[in-house]
Amino acid sequence: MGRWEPGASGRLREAALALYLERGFEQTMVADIAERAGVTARTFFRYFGDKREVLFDGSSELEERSLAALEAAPATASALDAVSAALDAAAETIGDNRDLARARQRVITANASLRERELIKLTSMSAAVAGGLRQRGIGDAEASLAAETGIAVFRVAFERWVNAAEDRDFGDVIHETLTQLRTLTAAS
Amino acid sequence: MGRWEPGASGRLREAALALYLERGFEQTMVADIAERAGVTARTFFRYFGDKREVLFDGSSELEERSLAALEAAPATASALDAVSAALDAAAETIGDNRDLARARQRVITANASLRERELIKLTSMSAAVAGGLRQRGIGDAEASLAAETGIAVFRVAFERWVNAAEDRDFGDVIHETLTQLRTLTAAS
DNA sequence: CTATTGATGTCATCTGATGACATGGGATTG
DNA sequence: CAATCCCATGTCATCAGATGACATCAATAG
Repeated sequence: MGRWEPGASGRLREAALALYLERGFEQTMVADIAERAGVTARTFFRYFGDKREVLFDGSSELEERSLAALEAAPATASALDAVSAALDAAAETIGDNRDLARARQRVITANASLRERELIKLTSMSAAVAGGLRQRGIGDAEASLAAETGIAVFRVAFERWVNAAEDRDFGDVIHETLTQLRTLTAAS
Repeated sequence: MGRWEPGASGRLREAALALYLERGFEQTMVADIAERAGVTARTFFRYFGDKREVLFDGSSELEERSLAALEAAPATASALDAVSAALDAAAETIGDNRDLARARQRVITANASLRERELIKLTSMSAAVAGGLRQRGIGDAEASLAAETGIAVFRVAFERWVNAAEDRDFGDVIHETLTQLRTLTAAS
């Protein structure tokens, strides 16, 4: 391959997270990250579109797995049931390493522009889920509403799980949140 | 007051929206906006924190009015009812000029970084609504879930209203969406 | 051995953003 | 009326993020 140490993108990811944790996102310059990873800043931008994206690499994988679960749900499942299956898959993907999730989330929560990026990733996920629902024959309106609702549940559940004192299973927290949603909307 | 034509921030807002519509957001430089408004770029950044913020000025007013409606809701109202009242207020604030909303939305939808900014504004709104619900004695978990759900309804409803062929009342669309949500979550 | 390829470096440049300081017209005050 | 202050704005300098154009060099194919 190349003449340099392989795995540049991985090193950049690690270096970025470490530095963002040490000094904060804004206080970290791309040149610093690149230096720690043993490349130049120009190379950083070849791997990641911008300074924030380096923290959101896995999101496409998350989206793919969730979509796969959505498609695999039985045809008889309701819109919300299918969304629930997608959420389970998401939980399984993320739920393995809570420490990493927490570190990442600490960095993101501390910075507005990172929160922005996180939100748009979730929105992309929402759009994808809505598309998956439509392919299951669900109408446009119901599809987007169910997808948005699913994302809302995910957001709330993730925040609970990450900040929980005890070590809970992410999937359980999601189901609990979903149940709470049903209660909430049922009450008149 | 100053020695120059007053109303600089208003002129900057108008100039920005016009230019974003004409050439697109990224193709418009801050210096262009400033020039059209008769000030310098430095002045632009005195009024608006960044190039995107100029499109989101009214969001604080929207938040305030919605919060006021939330607080004004009867004490007996459920969490979702209170949220519904807040959404009504939001609809009333926005619903007057659909053309402006549509122009703004066209610009925002066309640009990823503007969509990011819009999302974080909605999240800020969500947090504020959750806070308002907590002040009504609703528990943390239920408050944030109800708020997030409300935002989801708002997003879906706004998108429908703005893109609708006919000229519908925004409040009506919101109620319709809310009803649909209840149906959705009720089905087992 | 030579050509090709692909990841990386180097250089130049643009734009967004921000701090420090200057300026001058209107408002205030004696 | 004149001295003075206030403050919105201008001017200047500088930095960091981002991107295009082109050079470079090791591995690998043929």
